[in-house]
Amino acid sequence: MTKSENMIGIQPVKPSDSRQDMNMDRTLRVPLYYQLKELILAQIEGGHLRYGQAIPCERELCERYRVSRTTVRQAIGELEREGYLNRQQGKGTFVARPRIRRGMAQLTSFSEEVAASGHEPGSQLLALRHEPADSRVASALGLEEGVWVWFVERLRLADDEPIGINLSYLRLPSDVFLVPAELEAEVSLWSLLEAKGIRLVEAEETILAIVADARQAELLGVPEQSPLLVKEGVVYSDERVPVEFHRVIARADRYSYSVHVFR
Amino acid sequence: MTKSENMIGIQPVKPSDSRQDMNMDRTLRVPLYYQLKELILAQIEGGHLRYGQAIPCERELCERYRVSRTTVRQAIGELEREGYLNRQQGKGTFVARPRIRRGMAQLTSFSEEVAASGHEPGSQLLALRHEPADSRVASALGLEEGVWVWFVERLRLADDEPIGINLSYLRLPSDVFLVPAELEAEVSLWSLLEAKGIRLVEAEETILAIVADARQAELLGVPEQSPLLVKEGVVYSDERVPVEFHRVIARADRYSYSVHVFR
DNA sequence: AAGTGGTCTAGACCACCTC
DNA sequence: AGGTGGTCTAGACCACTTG
Repeated sequence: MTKSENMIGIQPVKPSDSRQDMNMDRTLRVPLYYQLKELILAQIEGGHLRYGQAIPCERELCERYRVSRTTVRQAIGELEREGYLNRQQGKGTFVARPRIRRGMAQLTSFSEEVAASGHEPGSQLLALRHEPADSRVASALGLEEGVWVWFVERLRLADDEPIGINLSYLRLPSDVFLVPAELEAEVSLWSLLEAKGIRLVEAEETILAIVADARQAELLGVPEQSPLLVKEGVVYSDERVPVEFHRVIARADRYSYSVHVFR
Repeated sequence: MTKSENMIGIQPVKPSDSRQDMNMDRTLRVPLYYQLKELILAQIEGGHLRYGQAIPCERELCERYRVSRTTVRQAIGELEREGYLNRQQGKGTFVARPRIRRGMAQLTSFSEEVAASGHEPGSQLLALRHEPADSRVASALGLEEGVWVWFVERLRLADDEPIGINLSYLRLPSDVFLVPAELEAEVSLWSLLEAKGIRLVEAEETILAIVADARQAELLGVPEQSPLLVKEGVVYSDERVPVEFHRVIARADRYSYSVHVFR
């Protein structure tokens, strides 16, 4: 029993009948559990394993790939946490129904969002100052009032049409400077910061709605009293230190905000 | 050997000096890795282990609690994934800076949100119908047009003041019925569904802004043309089947939407 | 070189599900 | 009773960081 391919695994180029092993490169610096994980993932993404279908049991995977059960369980465990598989004690491991959107609510920059929705992101620098934080900014960033922060105001464009006003207050290390030329060359403030070694990884955001005042209406090219969508947020570095407080004021007719949430 | 407390753990009541073991109850049905996890967590939450501080290395934890390294690694691994610890190869394992808000963007019901912000949630049933889905609803729920769905329209209250209009389209099993009395008794539609065995666990939500039309203005008690915040979403069951399409139209002066996002 | 986390093995027994 | 995933052990060697 236990015959040829067909299993979880890739089709043999030369139809060799032996089962087991294969595909595992033990000389490479890639961990075995990771190779196995990629292998199973390829089966799922490639449609060879479909939703609801059981994958081979752990002990069988051990035999096939000549690895220990710990290794198999590490691969399967990660795939389960990533939402690809579903383990049920006593029954087996099954391919999960695909998630609506892989990953969680993603932290994305305005430029990334615009690009992702198929438009050309643009930016026009309105102001760049180094100034003492007022109380509102200080409290958002967890600073003393009066600590110097960078203030960047930009008009955000999609396909050269204004869609949002972006205000950013940044608390940067004292050896990091922002100059207009950089901000005009690089559309994304975040990639600029990344290049300076500041990685933004987490944010607390609030969305609200307001009506346009005179200046906002003019900048965005909409009538006064038009509805505007406002996204305010505090963005944290990989050290979980608050780095940026921003406020994006966007045309409600051109902008909405989507998130994927879990129970 | 193997004496009492003091370890990573709690203060000794009677000062006995030996470290190691203890606290692990091997007779109980609680897994050892889980006991260890809770134990370390208690140290962190209790402030005995502070941010940035190293916890004992894995091999030391093995000795102290008389468990294998696999067990220690499972405990530490889960704590790392949950954001409490930070492992660095070659250096050690450190207590992570606390997350801004534990967990991800949480799926919460309107009632839960209102209650969490310190107000008394209320609800007034405006409509309850069983009707064929129109094209918009059908496509949101992934159904054929004309499939029968439940329609629930409610005015949402906070401290008896109207703050939102809630429209829900639900695709329920054919043996599940909604009756006005239930909806009037139970403020939360979701807890009603939960009681009927339908668990909502995941959602794709979009936030936009509009201005109030005549009916909306009257229901919400605001002037026409006031800005309103709209949250639209498709909610999925634990089987990842779309169950509800909803639309919450809320007063922008009383309602905002917060999410915690990750890179 | 010593210490840390990362990967891996070859077993073992338990808890749960199905027949 | 037999199969599945869940937990656990006592080792081993590797990769990375630090003195």
